[in-house]
Amino acid sequence: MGTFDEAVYRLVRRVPRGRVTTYGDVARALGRRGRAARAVGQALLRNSAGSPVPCHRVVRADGTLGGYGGGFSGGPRRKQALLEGEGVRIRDGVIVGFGAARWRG
DNA sequence: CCCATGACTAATT
DNA sequence: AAATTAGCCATGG
Repeated sequence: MGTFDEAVYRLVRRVPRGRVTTYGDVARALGRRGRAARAVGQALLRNSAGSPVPCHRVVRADGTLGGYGGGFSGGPRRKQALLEGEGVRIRDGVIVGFGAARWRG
């Protein structure tokens, strides 16, 4: 524990199905780091594809999907498929009604 | 300890 | 409004 990565995983695991959060929000929820959005991305990158962490629910602040895996897990395309499967509507790579779908803890 | 990297963000131009 | 620049943070070599 105590590792930045684990803190990120724990928080992301709380995101309900059909909802999304942003890298920046996660960073902020962790507290003082504030703008550690990048580090959050790194943490998720290190995370394994089979982890209980729904990394696909973490998107960019502007509503775009952002990345997913390294092109190995199917890339952003896979991310979109997973989100749509949860009821999140996406159009042109941008989440429709992003503000509403955004999860707040 | 310094440098480089990356699933980011906000501010400028 | 789209494209660029600069800032920020954890991790690994």
